[in-house]
Amino acid sequence: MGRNFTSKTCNCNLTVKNIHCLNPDYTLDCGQSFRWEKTSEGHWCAVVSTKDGPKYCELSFSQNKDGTSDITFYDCDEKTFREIWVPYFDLDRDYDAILRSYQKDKYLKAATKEYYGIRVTNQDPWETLCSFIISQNNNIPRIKGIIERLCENFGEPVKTITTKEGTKKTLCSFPSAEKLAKLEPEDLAPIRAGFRNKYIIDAARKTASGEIDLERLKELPLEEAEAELLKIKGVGPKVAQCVLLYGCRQADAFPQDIWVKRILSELYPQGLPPCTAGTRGIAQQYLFHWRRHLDDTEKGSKK
DNA sequence: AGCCAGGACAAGT
DNA sequence: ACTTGTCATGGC
Repeated sequence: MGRNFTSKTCNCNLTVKNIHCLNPDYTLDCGQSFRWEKTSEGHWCAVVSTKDGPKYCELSFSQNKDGTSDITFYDCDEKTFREIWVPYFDLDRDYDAILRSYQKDKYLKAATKEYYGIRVTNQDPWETLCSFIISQNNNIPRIKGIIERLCENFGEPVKTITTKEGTKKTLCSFPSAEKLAKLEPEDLAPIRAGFRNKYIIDAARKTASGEIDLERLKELPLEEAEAELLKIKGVGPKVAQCVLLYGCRQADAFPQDIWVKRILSELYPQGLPPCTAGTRGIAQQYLFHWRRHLDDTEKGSKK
């Protein structure tokens, strides 16, 4: 089957001005998605799984004095922005109002001040499920490597870019559950995911067969949706909550990884404050990023 | 060199 | 119902 690398005629860019509370540098590098990277020009880019299939996205941004951002989407029309990137970046949600309600809590106040502009993205549920299965007992740089090899080995080439390091690289689509469902765990050896290989295959099979309907999880109450995900081998509470938060638009899902557990025991022994009710996942994202970088600055100051 | 990582599972209390 | 050892791999 031939692949069409010659791309379209129209090459128009779309700049959207005065977007509230969206800083791509934070949002695309805060441990919720693993495929965004910077090009040689300093633009963020990725192949994103969308309702219309894999889509290459490239963007750059500038900050205004009032804290809003102007974001340029390259080779993007208004319809694509409205139908794909508005939901992906959750731009219909009033983040300023949510963050305002967090200000009565001193730690959330600090976290949202330092990292204003983090948004929780709405990603493809299958890619999210697979990605967070890979994330277990693993570190972020290696998670990214495994997912990249998964796409290179079993996805389709979409776009060739020049990386930050100046080398060419072809970005590939995320392989479908149907495709992976036909494989055996040993077939995943090239991606070097270790013991997670069998989990990935089980998730692919249960998803492809319809035994688990990921789309339906968007409509279910959190507990029921989690119970569905727990049927998959290698999916426990933490991974399930990540899938619900980042892949199923459940803003109140609350993944507790090692960092969030540290935050809870150190700062919130009684649990998250009431002002986070309904958006605990968003609060979690700020606290996670904040706490994870706390250690970095301490190391830096120790010199 | 050794500890740890956006955990889950199985076996043991 | 809680605790502990194990699981592949490699980043730092």
